[in-house]
Amino acid sequence: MSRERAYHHGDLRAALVTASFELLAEVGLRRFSVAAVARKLGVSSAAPYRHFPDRAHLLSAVSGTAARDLRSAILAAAEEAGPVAADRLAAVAGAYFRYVVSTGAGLHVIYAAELYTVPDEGRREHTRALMDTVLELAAATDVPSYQQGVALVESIIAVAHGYTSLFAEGFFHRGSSTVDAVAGRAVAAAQALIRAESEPART
Amino acid sequence: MSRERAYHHGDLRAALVTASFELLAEVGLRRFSVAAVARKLGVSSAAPYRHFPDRAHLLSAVSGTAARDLRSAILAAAEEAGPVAADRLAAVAGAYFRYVVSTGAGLHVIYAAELYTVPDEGRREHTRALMDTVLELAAATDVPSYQQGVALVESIIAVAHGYTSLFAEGFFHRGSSTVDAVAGRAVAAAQALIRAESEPART
DNA sequence: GTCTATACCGGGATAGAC
DNA sequence: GTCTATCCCGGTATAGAC
Repeated sequence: MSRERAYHHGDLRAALVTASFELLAEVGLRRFSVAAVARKLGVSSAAPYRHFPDRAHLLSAVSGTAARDLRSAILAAAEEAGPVAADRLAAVAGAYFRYVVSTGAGLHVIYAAELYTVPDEGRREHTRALMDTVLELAAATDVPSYQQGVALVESIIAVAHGYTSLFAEGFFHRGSSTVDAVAGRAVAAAQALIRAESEPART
Repeated sequence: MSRERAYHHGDLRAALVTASFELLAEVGLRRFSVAAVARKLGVSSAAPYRHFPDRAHLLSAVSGTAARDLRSAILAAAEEAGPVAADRLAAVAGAYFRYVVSTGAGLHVIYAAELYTVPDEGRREHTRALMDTVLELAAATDVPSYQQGVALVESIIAVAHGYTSLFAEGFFHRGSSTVDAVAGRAVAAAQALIRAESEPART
């Protein structure tokens, strides 16, 4: 960095959240640190603590923002998928995959265990809204009961998260798969799960 | 610790690998450290470095052992599942889930990015054998081509890994799901993926 | 082969100046 | 509101004694 150290003039709190997303996308949650976020913005390592009491509260703000933005991305993908409920629900897997690949902020961040004790109502509302949205997309299919809708959503989230994790871990890089290609396979897997739910299992 | 500090009499190398599994199961890869493994065994923090040049080589040994044991668990589960190829393949998801829940050593450990540069032939043979075994289980189903077999295996691994990650992250604890229950749902999801592969998609 | 002790690094968090 | 400076902690890894 050749930039001179100077006061950050502007909304440092928002800038910290934005920079946190960039850092997560670059190095992942494992190597995320408040100090690195501060370095990224060219502010001192103490500055973030004026806006967040500790690391967990910064991550909580990131989690809430991620839940909100991910919900938007899912709604947009559902619209794009057309009128068929199964297609709209399957689109969740693709939207999730793309969002997490580009931001690094997946469910392991949004629902990180270290956040359970952080009483951030904003975050909790956004995460609730996110889950409600996905459950509504599932309810719009011909799934017979609420319980089965929950189980279906669970499996779709699992497969989307699985593809995302494997991709982040470098599992697909040897096969040189593109983001688009893997996103497509995640959607196809979700379609398969939805289809199986609506058809009798052969014994 | 009331235990006296004393020499570790025995195979410390093997003990380090075993203790590493215990630590992974307790705190996960995120908080895994060589120092903690040494503490667990009551040896000095320097002792591990007599047997492994660095942290990555210790993890590489863990990775190889995990790949070998996981392959055994998968073969056993396939046997238990009976003669139907689809059931045998679906059993992979359950075996994977149970193995990772009890050991903490899943694909994120076995194929950890930090191991790519560690030239450990033992590990590489075990990981190859693991993948080969799963691909063979897929080939035994009526999957039409090798490529589709790879894609099917990929989706099964993704869903199994997804359930495992979500479980480890505490996603299911609010619903107080047991390990057995979630393992069953992972197998059911794998069955759905296999079934979809062998049936024409409705457009 | 394991010990003690230590150098080094980096992150979390706080104190006090401006 | 941000700075500099500092403390504490814990992990990685090495040196040298036993």
